Amino acid sequence: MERQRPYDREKALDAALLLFWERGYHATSLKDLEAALKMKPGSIYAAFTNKETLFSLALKRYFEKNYDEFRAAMEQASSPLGGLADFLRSLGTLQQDNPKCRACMLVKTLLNTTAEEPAIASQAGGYLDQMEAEMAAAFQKAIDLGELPQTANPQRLARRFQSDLTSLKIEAYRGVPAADLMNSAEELAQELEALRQTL
Amino acid sequence: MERQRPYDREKALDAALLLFWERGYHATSLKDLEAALKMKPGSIYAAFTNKETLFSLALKRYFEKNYDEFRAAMEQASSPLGGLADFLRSLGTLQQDNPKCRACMLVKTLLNTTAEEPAIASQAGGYLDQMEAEMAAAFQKAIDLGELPQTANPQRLARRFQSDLTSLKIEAYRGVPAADLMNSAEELAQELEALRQTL
DNA sequence: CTCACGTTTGAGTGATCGCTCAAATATGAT
DNA sequence: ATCATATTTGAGCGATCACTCAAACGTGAG
Repeated sequence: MERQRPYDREKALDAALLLFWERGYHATSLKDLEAALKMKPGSIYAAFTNKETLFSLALKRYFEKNYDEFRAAMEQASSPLGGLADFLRSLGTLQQDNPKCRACMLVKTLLNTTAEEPAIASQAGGYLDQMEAEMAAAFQKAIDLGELPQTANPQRLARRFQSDLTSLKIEAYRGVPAADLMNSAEELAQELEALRQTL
Repeated sequence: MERQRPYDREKALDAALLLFWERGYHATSLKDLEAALKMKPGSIYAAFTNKETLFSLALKRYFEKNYDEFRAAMEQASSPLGGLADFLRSLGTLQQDNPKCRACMLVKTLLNTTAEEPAIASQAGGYLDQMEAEMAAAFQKAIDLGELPQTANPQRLARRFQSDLTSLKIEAYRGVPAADLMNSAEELAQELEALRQTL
């Protein structure tokens, strides 16, 4: 009998992430995970304690990737408001290339685990809060730079922004035509830029 | 041994609806359903064929209730735009009374069943489309009555409206304070009414 | 009352669930 | 080479899953 070489923790977590993202917590079985991670049950439990912990780690990884991606997009943007608008626009195109990357795993998890795994749900909720805080910070930056009026409410704008992201991802998830998705994204981006204060 | 009197199909479906709504398709077991419907497994299968069919019927029931509720709200409103705005406002209050009525079952189902039960997911998607069409009709009415400019796009407005509803329901689901929820709803309602065309 | 019919019953089906652990195997120090 | 240690292996655990069906039971016609 062959023996698998020691597992690569990052690769294993990425595989778990993809599977959990697509199928959700309850619909993903250990059998599925064994195949995806190319690990036997014993190894999985030695490495990740149990299914719930593995999911929790995968969710954390998902959050960190999204968080970093957002921060990177904001940093390389020419202006905060432009960066936020472009971030919306990017969701209009990215979808069809990667059929697996659909719908926000945080929202999906939140809706799927509240009743039975409250710990996971509150973890997802916490990550959503952190994303929102980061978005609010970007809006605050836009205000400080004079792109938005001083009276603008960054928290409120951030909440709306995240809700727009969620809606776009759900549209993509439902498989709307690529052109429609791009229109929706462009429309939201323009609404955002319309708030720009002419100095 | 006692024998249960013949089941009441509507009550049974309502009980199934509540349970499926709260826990989702995969996390709801036949044991749970037996308890909630007060029916033994044999009766459940005689009446509803199998778990998936039962879920499908419950989902249909959910949709019809929401659809009817929306139509009723529009009919008794003094104006289409005002009715739409008040519908948003109503989500700001209704939540804490009924702790079970949280998050849209259609969205929840869509996100939870795409990978494994595509038939159910597309059923949910179809219902979402029907809701959106009904909302677009309300916006069209507002245009026809001169509340909104002729150039307004009812489909676009409907999509935004539904996305706002979804966001509010998710906020409620996450358990934000009642006052915050009401603020969010009021804010969205006012944004909508700000579109009103002064004749 | 009697009995045929249709519904309800609930123990039990095989399959699959998350998970365990003693045995097998690789690795590193000597 | 040899052995101590660390890791992987995979058959199999009890529990639970969705689901079945022969027997028990209520109901209504005669």
